[in-house]
Amino acid sequence: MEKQKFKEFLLTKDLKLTKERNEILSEVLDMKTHFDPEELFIRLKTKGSKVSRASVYRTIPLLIESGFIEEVERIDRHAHYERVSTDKHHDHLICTKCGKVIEFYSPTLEMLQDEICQKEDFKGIRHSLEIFGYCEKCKG
Amino acid sequence: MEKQKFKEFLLTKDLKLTKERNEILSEVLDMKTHFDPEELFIRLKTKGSKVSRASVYRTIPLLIESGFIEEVERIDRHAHYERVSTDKHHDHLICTKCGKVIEFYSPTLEMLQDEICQKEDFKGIRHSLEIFGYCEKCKG
DNA sequence: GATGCAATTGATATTAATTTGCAATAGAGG
DNA sequence: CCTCTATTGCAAATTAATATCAATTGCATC
Repeated sequence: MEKQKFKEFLLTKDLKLTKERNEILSEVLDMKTHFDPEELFIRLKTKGSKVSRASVYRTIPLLIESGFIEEVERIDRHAHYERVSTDKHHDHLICTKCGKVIEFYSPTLEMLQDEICQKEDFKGIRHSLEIFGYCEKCKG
Repeated sequence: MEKQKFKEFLLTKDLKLTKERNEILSEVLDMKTHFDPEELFIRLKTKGSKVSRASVYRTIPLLIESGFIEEVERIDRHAHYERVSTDKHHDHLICTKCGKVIEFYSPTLEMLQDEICQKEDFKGIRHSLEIFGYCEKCKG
């Protein structure tokens, strides 16, 4: 289970799965779309949690390092994260007019990563492709 | 010539090619690698320019809009830009250990953008692919 | 070259996101 | 229960970037 995975990760770093970190993880696991730290904090608050903003900010790097979330973009001076999908990696189409984000998966791209890395003598771990342009509504 | 291109762009927006904007453009054209606003500001300073940080920040969006530079990444909470190469678009391999950035160009990827956009009913303008991993020195 | 006026500038204050210092608290192991 | 760190919340600090504003400049027109 996810909780266990996080706990184990924390142990390897001599850290503890505290109530706060636990609450933050739960909330993140619930998150269906992209989110930013403030949003996460507000959600926790409204659910009655007492975690501080500082703890949210402090926990995010841990969640990234343990593979639960990743930073997907920077909009308007603040970071956005998303739950790393358990099933499949995906990339993003971003509408520069309305801000809409469309997710897509391309097997060709996945293969391409390996190909490029081999040519450049690089050990690729992950990638992020963002295609900017206009969505169906905005491309008018 | 580049200067002229920028001047024309500015004219379309009722803006002027001032000494400051001119100096900033020159410096940017000289830039061989990635840079951030502070770096750009320091370089201008050391060359005796009197431009203010504010002007640097104010000019960057103009240089982006006129196609001279583009934002390539966010490292450590601040934006990095690079000169848009006159010849060819490229993407990046980023070593997460030492920070080295390798540029590459993949025609397959360029075609892939069109393919993906068509499928998703999106009008793609540009893209940015970052592959994270370890460079030849760090992959040990 | 002087004049008028909007665009531009530098200096400084401001904002917003994120980080950090610190005293108080809480868990794990004895 | 006791000790020892890790952890927390709060508030202050930091940082990149933006906005304010009075003074200046560029340029078209006289």
